[in-house]
Amino acid sequence: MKTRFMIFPNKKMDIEDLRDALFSYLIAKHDKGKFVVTVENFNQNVSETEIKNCISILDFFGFHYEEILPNKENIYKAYAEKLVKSGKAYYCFCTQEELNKKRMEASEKKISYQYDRTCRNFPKDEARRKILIEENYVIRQAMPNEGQTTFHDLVYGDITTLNSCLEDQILIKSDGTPTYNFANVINDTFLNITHVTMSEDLLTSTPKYLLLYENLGFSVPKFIHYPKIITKFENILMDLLNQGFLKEAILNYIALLGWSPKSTKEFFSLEELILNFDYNHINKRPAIFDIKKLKWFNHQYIMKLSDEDYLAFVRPYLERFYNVEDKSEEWIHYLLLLFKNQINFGTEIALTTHMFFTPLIDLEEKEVSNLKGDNKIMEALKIFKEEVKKTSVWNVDSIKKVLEFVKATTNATGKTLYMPIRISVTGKKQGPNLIDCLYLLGKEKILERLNIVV
RNA sequence: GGCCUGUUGGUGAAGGGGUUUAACACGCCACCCUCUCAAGGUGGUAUUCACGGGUUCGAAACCCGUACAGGCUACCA
Repeated sequence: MKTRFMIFPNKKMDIEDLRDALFSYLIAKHDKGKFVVTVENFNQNVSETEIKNCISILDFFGFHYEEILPNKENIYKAYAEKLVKSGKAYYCFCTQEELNKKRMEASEKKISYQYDRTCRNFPKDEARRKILIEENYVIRQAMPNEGQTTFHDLVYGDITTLNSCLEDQILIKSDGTPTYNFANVINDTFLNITHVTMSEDLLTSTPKYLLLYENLGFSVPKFIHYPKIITKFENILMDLLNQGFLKEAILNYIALLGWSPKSTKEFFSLEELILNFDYNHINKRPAIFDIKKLKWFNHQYIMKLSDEDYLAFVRPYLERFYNVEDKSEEWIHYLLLLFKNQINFGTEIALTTHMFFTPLIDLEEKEVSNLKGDNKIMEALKIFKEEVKKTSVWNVDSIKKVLEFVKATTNATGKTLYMPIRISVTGKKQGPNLIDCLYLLGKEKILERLNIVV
């Protein structure tokens, strides 16, 4: 068992590419087979750095692969010539202008256009003579005139196409380089790929692949087509990594886009995916990328992190937005851990911790007048303020004692005491445990903010 | 225009002729916990599988047609 993933260095790797790579990887590894990464460079020049960028993404997600760069040498033409000799391909001298014109005419008449095979029955001697005088030509595949072609796809089942619908596709372009479709067949054969995996949109091209394998005398690999992933946006993968989504969560989530496990288990590490993956359970219908579910997965993975790993993970996101130079390590850790089960992804830490860094809080006038309209509440807030002023040692225990004292002297209940304090000090009705918030805010900030209300 | 593929709830989906009054998960809603949020816990959430017909004792599952969606139809990949 051997599968291949092809990098397109001129295109940014996105979520669907990563999912395709993952599936191909899992199919091979589940069977203790080989996974090959290769680069689409047979008819264009690509820079080394672009290739490295793509490779680094695969490395980041933890794939183990064998990297093979296709041979730069043009071996493809020789195979095309071989097909010409056996009558399965032919030289074509039609110019692009001629073809475009025919295509335009057909589309105006709203009839389907396929290359009309003008050059197919061109005498071979005449063709050779034209090539000698350096006339431009391409090599086209000669499709069967009648009958039908059936191939078996491991996901989509038997697919049958009428041969009359198969176009005599170009194998070698006039500059001598191969087309993608042709190069793939040759490359995969040389790499001994047993299971050729590709996106569902190549389903209609696969009969042509099959005929090429057969006509070249190559052994035909198994075909596996993956369903598409529907997304509203582009460049999602980079965004996710930027926003602080964990690679484990991304991998886990995208594995479930187009595949479902036998059991109801839903959390999988890469190793567990290898054990459980079965291409028979790949879905045929396109999967919709749902950011809500990915957020939930990421949330779960964040909560499962050890405190140490969690701190290392979120801290850079905090520092991206706030200056923490004047804060103690203890304070920073306390703050970050307080939000461990609140954030869905890294940059969300900036939003949730905003109240600890901003000098002023936005207090709605309505809220202030609500508080001021209640004498009992104002009384409690005043006493609270006085007690905070008196406090010399600032820690969770001393804050607890202050609150207990206020509670006892004013007969305030939890709701009538905690909530007014929360609102006047954080500006929000919700947030983590109040005592922890007070501790992190510090005496000064609290008194400053209480001044607005009391 | 021709061809290929798909269609189960707001989302991912299980299920491939009868233990399906359609699993599981996200989301949503309610309640419990709780100063609030989050987390955690409990429960609710598709009279039914795009529609129409057929096969069958029996269909979400098999067959045909229609509709809708996506793809292919390049000297693009």
